[in-house]
Amino acid sequence: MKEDSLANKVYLEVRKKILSSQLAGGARLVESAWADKLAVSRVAVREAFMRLAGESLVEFGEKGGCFVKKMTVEDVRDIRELRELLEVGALKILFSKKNKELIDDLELICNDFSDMVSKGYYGGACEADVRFHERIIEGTCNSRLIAIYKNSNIPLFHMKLGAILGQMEDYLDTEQEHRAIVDALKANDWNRAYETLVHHLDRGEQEALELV
Amino acid sequence: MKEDSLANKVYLEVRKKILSSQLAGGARLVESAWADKLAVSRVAVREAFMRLAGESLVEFGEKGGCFVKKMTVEDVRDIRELRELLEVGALKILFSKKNKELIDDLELICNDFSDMVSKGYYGGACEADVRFHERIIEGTCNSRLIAIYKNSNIPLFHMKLGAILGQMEDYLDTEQEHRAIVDALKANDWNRAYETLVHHLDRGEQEALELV
DNA sequence: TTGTAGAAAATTGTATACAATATGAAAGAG
DNA sequence: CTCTTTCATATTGTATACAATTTTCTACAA
Repeated sequence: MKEDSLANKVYLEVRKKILSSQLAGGARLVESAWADKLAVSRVAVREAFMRLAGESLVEFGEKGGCFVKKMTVEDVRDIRELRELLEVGALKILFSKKNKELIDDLELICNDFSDMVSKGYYGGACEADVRFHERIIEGTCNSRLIAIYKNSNIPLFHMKLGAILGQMEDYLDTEQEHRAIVDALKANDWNRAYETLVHHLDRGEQEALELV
Repeated sequence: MKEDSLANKVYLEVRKKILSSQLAGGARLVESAWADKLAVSRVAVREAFMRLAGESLVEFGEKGGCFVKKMTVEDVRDIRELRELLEVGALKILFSKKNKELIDDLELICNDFSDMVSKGYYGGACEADVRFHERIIEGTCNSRLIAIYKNSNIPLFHMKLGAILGQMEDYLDTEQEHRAIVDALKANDWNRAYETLVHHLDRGEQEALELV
């Protein structure tokens, strides 16, 4: 499938809409509607749906039909647990192979975050938050781990959250916790990094649960 | 997509062949060839390929064409690292919520393993080995974690390995290590469980590297 | 009102056709 | 002999057509 194939175009378009929650969980995706909307044939749409099914972003009903996957309360729990598992594991790997460049990056991201919060750019701050966590995962240089993290609907679940929450206090907590993690990494203090990260993620779950 | 759709049939068939390494990494998958072979139209085959692409079992070339994903030396490293991360994380979760039924299951699997090794059923023993690790993951009751583990090509990579290796000593090591993990779980001895699991997985990587 | 049967519309699953592109083999130039 | 060029073949990307199935609507009876 070439990068500019129509199936790919549909795939990217629908995917974006799902990940940004413009398409709610449970929503039915009708082939012909999307085919008309994007001016392509239904086969391209079907192919896109199949690929999304492979990524577990949609699922097919027993009697046919394609539906956006629902996010249940259990999903929130499972995602948080998985996220903790992946991020703690990644952090552990970072401790075993220290990397100055990585630490510099993380500090830069922390600064960006602070800057944007202080100027009231909460959307941008939220992006920096996502990037902080992604950078930790990327620091492992483990392409499979990175792929899994990115495919776990974690980042965007995160975004969705950030788009809604605007309370100042949460941003301050986030800022402090991020910096504490970086400091602990620099000081080679595994326990503090670990405790902070777990607490940070738990807080995220609390906030997420209020939305479901 | 209905369970008995042709696209699903093709998907299952090709998937099985990839996972059991009957289709080597890098092999080109020609649509018309599979369409003829399974007596379906090319669209069904394309849909199956798209879904497999979503699962990262195949990939599309820049100039078109569908290829089975390759397993490089780095992949082996990454998989081992990811596996350690997932299994260690799962084990940690098991320590936090003890479950008698799970422990019984693990012991049963250990017994099955021993039985089969002693009778020379090395293939069966290998299956028990896989099941042991899967059971640990399943013990977390985290459906997303379970899905990721099963989709990481880990189990079958494992199988491929087991199909080739037949040395008695490896099976004895495996047996001892599995039992040590269960014992440590029963005794609530996290450190021993952790150390044993990591060592167990490292050994697996050593063996795997000899094959690439 | 409620429920049900049946018709009509919508939707999906599948095959085929065809144009566009990629691949590979043969022919010719250096 | 090796490297291009050219052309035939193979393969993919896309659209359309149509049968099968599901869903929705309507009319009618209990």
